[in-house]
Amino acid sequence: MKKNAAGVSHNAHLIADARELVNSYPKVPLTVDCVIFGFEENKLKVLLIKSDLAIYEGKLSLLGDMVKDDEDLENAAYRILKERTGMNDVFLDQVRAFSHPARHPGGRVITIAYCSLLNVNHHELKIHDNDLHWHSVSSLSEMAFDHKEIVDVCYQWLQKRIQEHPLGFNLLPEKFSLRELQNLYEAILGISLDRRNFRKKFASMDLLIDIDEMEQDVPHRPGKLYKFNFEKYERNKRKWVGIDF
Amino acid sequence: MKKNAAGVSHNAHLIADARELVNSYPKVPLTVDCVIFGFEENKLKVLLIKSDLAIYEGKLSLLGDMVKDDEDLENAAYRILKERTGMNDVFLDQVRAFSHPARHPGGRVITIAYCSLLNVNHHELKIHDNDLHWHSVSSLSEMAFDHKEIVDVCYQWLQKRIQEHPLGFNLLPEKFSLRELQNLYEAILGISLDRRNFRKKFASMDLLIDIDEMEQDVPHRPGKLYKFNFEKYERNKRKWVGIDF
DNA sequence: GCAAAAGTGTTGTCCTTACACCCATGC
DNA sequence: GCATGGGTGTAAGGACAACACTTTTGC
Repeated sequence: MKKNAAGVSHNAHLIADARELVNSYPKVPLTVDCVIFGFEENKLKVLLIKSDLAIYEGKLSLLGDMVKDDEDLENAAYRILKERTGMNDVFLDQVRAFSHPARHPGGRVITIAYCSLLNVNHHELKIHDNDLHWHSVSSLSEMAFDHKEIVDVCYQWLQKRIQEHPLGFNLLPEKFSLRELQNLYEAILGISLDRRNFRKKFASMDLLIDIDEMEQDVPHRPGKLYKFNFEKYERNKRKWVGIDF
Repeated sequence: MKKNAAGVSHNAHLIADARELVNSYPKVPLTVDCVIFGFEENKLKVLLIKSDLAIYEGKLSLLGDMVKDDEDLENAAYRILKERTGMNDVFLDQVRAFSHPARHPGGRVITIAYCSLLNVNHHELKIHDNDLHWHSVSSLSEMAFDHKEIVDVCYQWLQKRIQEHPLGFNLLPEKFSLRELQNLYEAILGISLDRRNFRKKFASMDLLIDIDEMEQDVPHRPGKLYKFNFEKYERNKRKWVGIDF
């Protein structure tokens, strides 16, 4: 390292060097796409719009937009979600980047997919630009860009995640019955589960709070309602060790 | 969709529109950083260089470089690894993007981390630019940029991955003893495992091929050598279903 | 023969699975 | 009273954890 007397200006010089290096890098347009899963009528849904690109007219698209200068990817994801839906009390997880050079018809654009889960009823859609709507995941066909691939990857991500973390509770109302919970798991995992074993499983985890209320207005015997004990889960997050492949 | 007589030129027009849109996006310099784990002397190592940025003189850095125009992120990762180490027969997995606006002193640069595992002895380092060397993961302190954070995230990624997929075998020689395998798992997971149970576990998975050879030149009773049955693993990849959190 | 690690079984515990009946409610 | 789903227990099997002694080799 070249030492010189003026420490501060030396530092400034180093930063200028770094800046010059960065300026020599190719620059790429960057977008974020939000894959927002919801659960409604016992079906897993995903929040989509009609593509606003004429070339994809009529095709469905994820909620996405460019990343602004000096904007964190995560902030971009939250901003986009807010702009497009009015929602701001959700969490978003980065899934991965999609970078095929031909994925965008307008030239090279790299996108980072963010995934989120939320309760459809809890979050009314206030903005309906571009026909924003919940679309059943199972009946998705062609989409704009590589968005079908992105949804597929995020769906697999979700299937895995929901077995390791109680993300599913974000898809349910605050108060829910065990049947609703089981429906959710069955819908996402695409399997059916034994009711008694399912109940035992969650009972033994001791993460559900019995709030001493019952379902209302159901055409059959009402079930008990529970809340999820997020605090307890956070305290006791399991450190999984096992080898299985 | 506006129809017009000239289908092709209409399409060209749509592409021009898309191109215009993309051109309006801010552009960001993008890099890829490779986190290459290796295993040597019963320790988990990571491949590092000395940072070539003067401002980080003396600090350690990951193998990284800019992403070229029209280059897939994955291709960039493989290219960088090849350029820096001469290696080309490894696999790389995308871990995630790091996008803090101030993560690079030269201005905003987003990086995508790719992770890989390889057998230190199998891959001699032919290129030693910037003091390329294997560095113990456990004794890493400060690094250039946010590279310490990236290594930490990739290490956690590895710990999780190795419990679900037999990635660990990429870190071992083709022929290995059960002791070496166990050492690997213990080193990566940072726990100690019961020898008998460990052997039973792998025996019951039936993914090791007994090649009827013994260790040579060990100062104690030699152990049997095995190969990993990659084909069988690929055929029977487990579809894990379980809820545990 | 001694040091060092290889190799090997059993037992108890816990978790998972499979399975069937009665109960509460709305209509 | 009947249809619908809510709620519950048990037994068998499988996986996992804990644990100690004998064997083989190099020195």
